[in-house]
Amino acid sequence: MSPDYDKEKVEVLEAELECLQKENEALGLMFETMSRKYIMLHQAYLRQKSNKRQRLEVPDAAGSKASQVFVKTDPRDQSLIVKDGFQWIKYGQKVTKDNPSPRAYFKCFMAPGCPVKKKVQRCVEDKSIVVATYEGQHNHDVDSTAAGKSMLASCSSAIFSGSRSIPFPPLDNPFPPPITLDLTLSGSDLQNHRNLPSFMHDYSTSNDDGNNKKKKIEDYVASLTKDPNFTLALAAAVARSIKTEHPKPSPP
DNA sequence: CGACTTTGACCGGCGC
DNA sequence: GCGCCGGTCAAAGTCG
Repeated sequence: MSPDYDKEKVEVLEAELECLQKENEALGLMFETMSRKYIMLHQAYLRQKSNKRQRLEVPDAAGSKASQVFVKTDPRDQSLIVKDGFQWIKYGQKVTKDNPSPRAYFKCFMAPGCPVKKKVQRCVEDKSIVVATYEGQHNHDVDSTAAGKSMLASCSSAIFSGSRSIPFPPLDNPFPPPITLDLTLSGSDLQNHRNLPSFMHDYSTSNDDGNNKKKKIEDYVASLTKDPNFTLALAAAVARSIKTEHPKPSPP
C-alpha cells in the first residue's frame, strides 16, 4: 500500500461521494417540484370542479397519451426552451385564452418521422415554472451527439448554467428524457450546505492535518460501505455512468 | 447562405 | 350556420 495508491483511492472515493451528494440534492429538487405539481393539479381539479363548462387541460388523464413536465426556470428568461435531451423545432406560438403567456409548439426532429410534439407554456400561478406537454412516443433513442451527451451527463459533470431545470420523464415514453438538473451551486446554495454530511463539513472547514482528514475519510467510507442503500445507489450510479459513456448505437 | 425563429394567416373542431 | 379557439403552416426575419 503506497501513499500514492492511498491518495488515488481517496480521490476516487471523494468523487463518488460528490456524485452521491449531487444525486441527493437532485432528489430533493425532484421532491420539491413534485409538491408544486401536486398543488397545481389540485388547483386545476378544484377549478374544473367549480366550473365544469370551462375547458381545462387535465394532465395525465387516464388513457391520454399526453404527459406533462414541469420545469423550474428563471422567470426573467422569456425563452420557452426546455432542455430534455431531444432536439425540437419550433413551428408555432400562440397566446391562449386561459393563460396570458404565449404557448410554443415544438416537433421532435431528431429522427425523420418522429411523431412527438410538445407544447410549452408558462404556468399561470407561477411564471417561473414552465409546463411542457408531450404528445406521442419517440421512435428513436436519445441522441448520442455531443448535445445529447451533455444532456445525459448527470453525475459526472455539472450541467446547465443558469436556472435549475427538472424535466420529469413522460410516464408513457419508451425513451424517457434523462432527469437533468443544474447542479452548479450559486452563492446562496453554497451557504445552504447544511445538508452536507457532517464529515464533508468537517473536511471542508476544519484545519485538521492530513492524517486526521485521511482518518475521517476512511471512517466515513467504512460506514458508507456498510450501508446497503449506499451500495445500491453506488451501483446504480456506476451503471448509469457506463450507460452514458457508451450510449446504445441507434439502428441504421 | 443556411439554419433557426417569429408571426400572421389559415384550418378544423366544438359549442351555442 | 356562425363565431371562438387551439393547432398548424409557411413566408419573412434574424443570426452566426
